[in-house]
Amino acid sequence: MTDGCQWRKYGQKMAKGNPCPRAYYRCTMAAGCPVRKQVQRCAEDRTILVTTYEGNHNHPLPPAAMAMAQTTSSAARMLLSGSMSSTDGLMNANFLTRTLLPCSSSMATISASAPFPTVTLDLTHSPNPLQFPNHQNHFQLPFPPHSSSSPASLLPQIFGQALYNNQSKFSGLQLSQDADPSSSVSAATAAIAADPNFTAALAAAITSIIGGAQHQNNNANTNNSVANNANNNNTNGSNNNINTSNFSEN
DNA sequence: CGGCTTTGACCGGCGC
DNA sequence: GCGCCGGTCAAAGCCG
Repeated sequence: MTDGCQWRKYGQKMAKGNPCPRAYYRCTMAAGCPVRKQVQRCAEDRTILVTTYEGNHNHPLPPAAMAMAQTTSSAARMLLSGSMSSTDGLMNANFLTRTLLPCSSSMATISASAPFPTVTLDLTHSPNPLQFPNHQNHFQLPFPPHSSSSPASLLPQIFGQALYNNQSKFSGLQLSQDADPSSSVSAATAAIAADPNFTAALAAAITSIIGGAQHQNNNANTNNSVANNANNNNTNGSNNNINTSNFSEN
């Protein structure tokens, strides 16, 4: 996954309970940058990548990385502000998958697997805007297609603010583009259902997205930026040297 | 040759 | 104290 930063791998370990190794990366955009990230594939569905960021960048960020960071962080912040029972969380998780998946263009889920919030992006079928710049429906949803008030356009924005609000950690789930969408979705759903905190947070996030849609409509253009990064399969940061930054730490 | 990945060793925290 | 486990280090190898 390319998220805008240049990363250097410094370790890999087999995690207990997960057949897939966990890789450790450090930001190499600037000397002494303390930001690290962990990347691990989901044990239930290896097409899902779980990325955890920690620390603050100590250097300026390219615009693309800023967009990515904003996209992922704001969702996390929303998770922290919501509250809902696990039952409701499951219901909302189902709502989310039913709402987003039938479109088959893309999907984004948000959750907070305690103690750290988690953002899930399913962009399996979302076209790469770098390759298909004319595609605008990265987040097709059965909502009124108001460019800036639909949940689809909100998702990136929701992601886009938590990084600026002292989020201790941020995690992201991402599906590989070559993934089978149905299996990936089922695995993701299973993961959500298995973790009450996860579901509760997810539900809260979705509720916030929908309920707050009319209140947030100031940066619809981050949508494409997010899709850009999330769908960029470059493995060596060749995507314009973009940076992800402002991940805060405790 | 420089930068990166790989991979086994090492270290510290934690539970028993 | 001991073992397990997650995270980091660093040497070796790979690649452009």
